[in-house]
Amino acid sequence: MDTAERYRLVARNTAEVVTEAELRDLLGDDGDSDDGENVDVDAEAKASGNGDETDVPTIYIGYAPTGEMHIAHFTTIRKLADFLHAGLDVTVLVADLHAHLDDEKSPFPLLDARSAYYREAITGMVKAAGADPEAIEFIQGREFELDSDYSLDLLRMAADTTVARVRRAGSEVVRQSETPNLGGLIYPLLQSLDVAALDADIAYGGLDQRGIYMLSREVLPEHGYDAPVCLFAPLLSGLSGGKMSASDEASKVNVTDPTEEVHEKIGAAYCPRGEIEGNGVLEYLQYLVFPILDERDEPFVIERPEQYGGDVTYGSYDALEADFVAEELHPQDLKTAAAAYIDDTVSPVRARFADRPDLLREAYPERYD
RNA sequence: CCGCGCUUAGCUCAGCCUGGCAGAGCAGCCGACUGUAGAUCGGCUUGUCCCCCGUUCAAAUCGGGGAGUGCGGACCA
Repeated sequence: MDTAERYRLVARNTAEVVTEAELRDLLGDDGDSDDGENVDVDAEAKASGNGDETDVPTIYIGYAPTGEMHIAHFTTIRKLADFLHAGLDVTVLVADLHAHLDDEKSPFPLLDARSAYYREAITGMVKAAGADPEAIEFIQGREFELDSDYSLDLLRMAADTTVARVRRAGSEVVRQSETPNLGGLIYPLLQSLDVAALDADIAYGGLDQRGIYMLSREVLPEHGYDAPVCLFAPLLSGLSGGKMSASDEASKVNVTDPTEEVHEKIGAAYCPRGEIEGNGVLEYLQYLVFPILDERDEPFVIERPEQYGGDVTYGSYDALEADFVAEELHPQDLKTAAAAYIDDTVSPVRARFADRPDLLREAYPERYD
């Protein structure tokens, strides 16, 4: 696979790359070893001891195990398949300490149970996206965030970072309050240090993470580490209009929602005729359903009464969007089909938990008792 | 350790001074209109007034005790 193709895969369906040049550099002919066309030469490089520029780039994403996983998580996890196919090393951090530091969104005693649930859910999503979960390195925050070197770096960073700076950095991620806890202020520094500790070349996350990773790019070099290349996923619109809110059930589909609920939520979704802006239903298709269909080489089929034009088949999201914008495709017909495909997409993950009800029960005892 | 504030619907809060049927906005739910949703219109629901004890014919309201939460003070060897 050539550099241009790798770049296309890595950057497609993202909101922003910081910076494109740096990413090209990273993916480019590092060492000009094009002749050995297989990307897996890193095994030799590592064996030979010199972890130099022939290393395969590592990309990482962190998930704080707080509430139940939803469709927005799934879209970012779907991208991991692209990264793997582009030959990147992929690390998934289950950021348990973050989940507690952010206003104690997860109670400390539940961190392990929720981490186990996240890991299982993520594994299921990676698999559903057509990639091999075994190829991903999972790590839990506590496994390295308590190391003495890490702690020392954290304290040294705390010494030269202002409260105003970390508040600004975390404003889109950390729960805001008039009386913020120290944990939420430490959070951006912790996350910055994660990049370094995990040896990640690329930090990947939703666009809401931008503030934090911009801080990382600023502060890591001052402490002897490389600034990460950043890759941001677009934030999905809420189904009830406006921004998606994880705490508003109607604004999102959870990966374990039953079929009936998926249909109800999509049916109730904000979806103005011909309008793309803020249209969650279309976004679900663009960022999740179509990439997975592409992977399987399957089309998107809409069954429609003859009265409204009969069945239609779309081979690409762009074609569907064009019809929708032209108002050749009515929201009602779109919704019915979308709900079925979304339900299909999510069903393998849901099935996993049907086999392991204990994971959800232990992670969210108050909801599943 | 000391002082002060706050706690009322899912959320933000009013009501407390001066005791008399527990309220508003937003959210939510249901209809109408749209071949979806939204917008709009019409309608509706929502309570351990933080807890306990007391005063009173009557307590969200007054008195005492307590809890939770937040703020401030004290200290500068």
